[in-house]
Amino acid sequence: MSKLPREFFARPSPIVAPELLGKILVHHLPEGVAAGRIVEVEAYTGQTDPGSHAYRGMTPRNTVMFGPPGYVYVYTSYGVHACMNVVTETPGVAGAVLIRALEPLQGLAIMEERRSARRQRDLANGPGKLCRALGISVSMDGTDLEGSELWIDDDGYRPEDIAVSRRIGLSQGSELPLRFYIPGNRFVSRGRPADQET
DNA sequence: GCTAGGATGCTCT
DNA sequence: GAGCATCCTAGCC
Repeated sequence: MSKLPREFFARPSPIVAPELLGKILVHHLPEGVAAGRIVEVEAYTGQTDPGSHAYRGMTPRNTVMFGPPGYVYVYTSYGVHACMNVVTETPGVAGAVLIRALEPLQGLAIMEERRSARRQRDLANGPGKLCRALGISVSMDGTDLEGSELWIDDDGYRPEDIAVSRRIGLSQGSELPLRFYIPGNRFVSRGRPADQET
């Protein structure tokens, strides 16, 4: 197990995103450790990306996206759900990778309690669900992945294959092939619209 | 097993 | 005041 260093994230989102597949998101909680393997992500490239929160420039909400890499950008979606991103690129250049789904590995009892989900498959197969399962809230917006209770580990696992598709749930920029996932993995979210393969 | 549609409240215009 | 980087339930096959 080795924690991903800041340099890993200091690159464009479309490069970082597929390399995050197979890595492990770990959160130390008061009641124990919760962790899961990343099986689905989406890249957001900032001010040139109409689907990105940073497209129209810096606002109080998206400030973290313009900061240094290796930090966490958490926002509230549909007023209810928290969604977690990892900040990429360099300071001054906005970029982030949205974590969309995890395969639960550790702390299953913790996740089940937080989610009150009946099936393991439903614990973290969506961006709002995984934040709920791992206890990630908007109060953690701006947290450093180095030097906090939240980080991403590399245990040497490499996906056999990586699939690319359009991003899910966007009204703008949805035509871009910036969603990456591990094909065949049971914990990948289905997504709403008929999901075009590449 | 699948799909459709409503809930919900924050963010920026 | 409009627009969401979503989730859950009900209802149907």
